[in-house]
Amino acid sequence: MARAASTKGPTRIQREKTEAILEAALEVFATYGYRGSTLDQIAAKSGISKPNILYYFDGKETIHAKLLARLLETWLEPLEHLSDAGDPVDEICAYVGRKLAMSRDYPRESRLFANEVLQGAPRILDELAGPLKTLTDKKSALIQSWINAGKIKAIDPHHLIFSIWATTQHYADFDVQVRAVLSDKADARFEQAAEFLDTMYRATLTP
Amino acid sequence: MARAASTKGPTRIQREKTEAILEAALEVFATYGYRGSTLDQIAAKSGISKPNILYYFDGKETIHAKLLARLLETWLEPLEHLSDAGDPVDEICAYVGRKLAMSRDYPRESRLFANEVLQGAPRILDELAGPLKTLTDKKSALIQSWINAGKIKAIDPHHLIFSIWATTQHYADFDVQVRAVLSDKADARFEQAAEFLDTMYRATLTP
DNA sequence: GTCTATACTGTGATAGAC
DNA sequence: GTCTATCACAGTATAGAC
Repeated sequence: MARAASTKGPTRIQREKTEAILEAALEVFATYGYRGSTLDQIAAKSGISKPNILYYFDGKETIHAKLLARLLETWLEPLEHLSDAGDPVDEICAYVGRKLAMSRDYPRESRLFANEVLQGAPRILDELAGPLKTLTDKKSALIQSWINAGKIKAIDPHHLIFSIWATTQHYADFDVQVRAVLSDKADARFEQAAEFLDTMYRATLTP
Repeated sequence: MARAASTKGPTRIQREKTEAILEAALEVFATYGYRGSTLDQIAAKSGISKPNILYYFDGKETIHAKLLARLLETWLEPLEHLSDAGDPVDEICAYVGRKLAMSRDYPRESRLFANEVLQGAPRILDELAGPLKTLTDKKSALIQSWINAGKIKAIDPHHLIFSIWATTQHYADFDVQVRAVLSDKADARFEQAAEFLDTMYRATLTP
């Protein structure tokens, strides 16, 4: 691994190059998936030569793993913030808003994740069956408690969460299709989506 | 192209081999995307040698194009059936049901489409901006007329359609994740989804 | 019509000069 | 630490025997 001989850790140049490689790799992996991506593409996009990339990372697999690890750190955060502090309907709608904002601000991360899951999640299946399932079960229990208290309508909590993931990530993963269909009105797609989703989930949840 | 010298069209063997190739290719392309797939994988899965595959198809690109063409034929059918014959809410919920059934019965086709759009739809962008946009606009107008007549609640028709695509295709495209999260209850996922989606869209649409 | 053998290109990775 | 040159292999595709 790249590491200065001193005890001071990576130099500024090292950090910058590592960042440039990961930035370019995110773009490429998000577009072509793991197998469809090449080091040549990452080299071209980052402006760093192929051998130099392999000086900073052990190989293609390592770069991809690093990106996935980073992604998973932040991916579950919006759901973790779902709490019983405020009004249940508002809480869930706020979660929808946070998730939609992530699709708007981090579309490449969303597509990287989509590619991975679409291909059978070979590298993150443990994360899905472990941490993701645990968190989802916990939040489903919270939603169920709201149902039992009569604060929201009776729906299946797990499938409610699936539908939120699906509708919000759709605007990142299928962006090309959304823009093709909306054409001249495409610029306002996230504002329109925010309003539509808020309406739909309020109608679905308000008792 | 493979074609018998006679005027009788493809022989039985030719049809069978062509079908076997397309069947295997669908599996492979749906899993790895276009660039991530190889003729070796298709050859291994179909039991037909690589040169023999290239006797029946001009190349990798041609096989993929054939699969996409087939897909697009049937993909829009459920939406085309949306008509103003019955009760608007029932009509839309029936459409949701048809779309969910397609995710259950043709998950590979759904993933093939998802891979293509995720990668920027380089080979079907014209289809999206043309026929798909035309159909979507037409059905959005129908939905808008229901809104104007006070038969359903006022929501954005285009984004309603997006949400239906997202929620239903999610059960094909993110199947691994859905099963990982539901674990022991995963077998009933489509029945649960059908009920949840019916509840959600009735709540969203019923005035 | 189908197979074996092979040409040619792209890809991940390494060696060694600087 | 970074580059040029290059390797070994896998990928698509073709030629030609049968």
